[in-house]
Amino acid sequence: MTDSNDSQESLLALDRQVCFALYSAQLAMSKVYRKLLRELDLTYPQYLVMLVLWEQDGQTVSGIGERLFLDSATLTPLLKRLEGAGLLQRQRSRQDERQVAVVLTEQGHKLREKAEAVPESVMCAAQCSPDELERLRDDLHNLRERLAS
Amino acid sequence: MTDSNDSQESLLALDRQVCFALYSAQLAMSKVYRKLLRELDLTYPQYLVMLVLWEQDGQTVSGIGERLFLDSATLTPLLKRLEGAGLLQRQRSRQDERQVAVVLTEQGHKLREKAEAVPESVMCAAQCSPDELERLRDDLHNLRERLAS
DNA sequence: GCATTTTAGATAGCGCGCGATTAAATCGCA
DNA sequence: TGCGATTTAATCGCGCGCTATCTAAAATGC
Repeated sequence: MTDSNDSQESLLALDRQVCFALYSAQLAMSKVYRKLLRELDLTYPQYLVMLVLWEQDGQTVSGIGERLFLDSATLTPLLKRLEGAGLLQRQRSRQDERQVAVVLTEQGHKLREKAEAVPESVMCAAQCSPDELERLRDDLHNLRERLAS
Repeated sequence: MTDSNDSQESLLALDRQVCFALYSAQLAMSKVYRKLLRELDLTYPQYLVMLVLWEQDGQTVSGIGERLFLDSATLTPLLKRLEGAGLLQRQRSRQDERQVAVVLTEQGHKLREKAEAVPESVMCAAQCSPDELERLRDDLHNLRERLAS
């Protein structure tokens, strides 16, 4: 036989790894969103930024970054694309010229209405009970916290 | 008040979303791996390919892809980098010239020893009981399956 | 037996995510 | 007050992950 039998016992076995399950679930999730968000002309990370801004408009780049666990190297070009799409404006703070406030445009606010339909479509695609999903969400928050410490 | 109070009730609320929990946990996981895998000179997706090949050597590109849920557009350049690093070779099958078999080199096989230490380090970083992790893994497999269908 | 269709892999281009560096503004403190 | 340290954002380069497209080889159909 090949080495495949041993491997099923090994800690290196692909299918036993939480991390691969996490990785591939995230890719699958991302595919579902890609399809849904095409109608809003957003990528998933862009959608996340919009969620943050719909919750609280006018945040700084680093403020958004803290919320999403992303840094300016990721956010700056992403925000520029959203600005290019007319959904927001980036404006340097006059008090502290280092900071850039990100402010939704009319169009950016308006997009929220379209976005309201997204979560339900995703939950539908997930085919899970709300309870299951909430438990999973809390487990994942927990895991993220521990991994980041 | 701002719109932030409403938002906590909304389905659009960031912190209520499973998908954001999934997304950010995956990023955190990836960061942990990046640090660990630096010693092996591998990225996380490269590490996954090596896991697949350690389980069963000589698979085709699409065989690896089915295992990892990735397609040739992602794998081809990744495999070329691994080939460039001397860990494997890509060779066209003589039976079916469309297929490319991916075969580990001596060095590729050898790297497995170093990799044996990785899973334990990750579990340590996760600070979870094996039971918790197994449950989470199964939930994620489940979710992936449902999302992909 | 030859055209059609299907399959395997490669290629180009785009948008993240991040490590590393740089530039500018502000802060802290002697 | 002056000047080094810190903070904030931007920039660059690289490796995914994907869509769309392409090429070549193999399978299919009549």
